[in-house]
Amino acid sequence: MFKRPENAVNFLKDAGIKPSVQRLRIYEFLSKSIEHPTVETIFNALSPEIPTLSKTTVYNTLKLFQEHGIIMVVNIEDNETRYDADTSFHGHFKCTKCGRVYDFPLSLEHTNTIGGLENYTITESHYYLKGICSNCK
Amino acid sequence: MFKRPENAVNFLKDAGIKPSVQRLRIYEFLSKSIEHPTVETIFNALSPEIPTLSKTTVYNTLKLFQEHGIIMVVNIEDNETRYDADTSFHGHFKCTKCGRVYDFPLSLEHTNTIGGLENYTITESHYYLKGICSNCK
DNA sequence: TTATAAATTTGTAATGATTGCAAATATATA
DNA sequence: TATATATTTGCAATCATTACAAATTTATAA
Ligand SMILES: [Mn+2]
Ligand SMILES: [Mn+2]
Ligand SMILES: [Zn+2]
Ligand SMILES: [Zn+2]
Repeated sequence: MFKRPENAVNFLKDAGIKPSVQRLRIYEFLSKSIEHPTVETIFNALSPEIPTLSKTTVYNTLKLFQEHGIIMVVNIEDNETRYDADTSFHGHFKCTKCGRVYDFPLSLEHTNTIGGLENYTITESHYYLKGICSNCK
Repeated sequence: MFKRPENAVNFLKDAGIKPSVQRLRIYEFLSKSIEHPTVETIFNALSPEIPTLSKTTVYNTLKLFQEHGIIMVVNIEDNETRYDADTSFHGHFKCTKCGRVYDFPLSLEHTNTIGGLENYTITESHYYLKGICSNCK
């Protein structure tokens, strides 16, 4: 279960990121969200409070966050890139009816029981399912 | 381990797809390939033998194959959609150095041991890793 | 404080993959 | 053979993402 940093300013500083207003709001929004938002969603959500916000800034900031390892990309559909402040190992379920993306827990054993990858260095591990969520049936 | 259909013409027919020259060549190329090619790769590979081939046809054909369930999409990077004639449950490893995508076996237990998804209907299951392959170190 | 340099944000143009669409071609049916 | 149907093709349109240079903000030095 993801524990959102209580102090986002310090969290960004500790990650080596200067906490500008834009960066702070984007990180806060993402860490509070459970919906794995897209750039579009983030931009639309923050535009009212930061009227000068540029979509380019959202792109730049998310890339910066990635490079510093404090967020991860969730690639399920090829046409929608989603973002997640929870970088711990967990799975995603995308409902093909309502489009929502849910989290679910995964044990690390999953990765360990894999054969055929001797001499391969694993740096990332992604697991996702598709189907119909309980709300949609 | 994926077993390529010995007779692609009959395989397409059995799937309810009329085996035109373009469809046949595209399916054959994909089923022979181990590299999980992109549209671009498929188009470039087949252009010499089918000089009139259109990239739109490659897109249309791959979508048709998907709809008939004989191929699957492999989404690892958000900017490169890859295709796979092996629709059985297996994992993918993408080397971030050479860009190659490898297959590896996965037992179905993986999916079964997942908690937190009661009342969810699962229709697709995807698992992929990133890292450095043995060739690249 | 004021001037200057560095970092960040912004708007717009460019890129590139994918899709829409209507014309051209090929195949099936009468 | 003539006609209808299916398939392919080329090109324009779309849409997410990136490149880039100007504008703005923040940090540093005089
Ligand atoms: Mn998540
Ligand atoms: Mn594969
Ligand atoms: Zn749903
Ligand atoms: Zn490699």
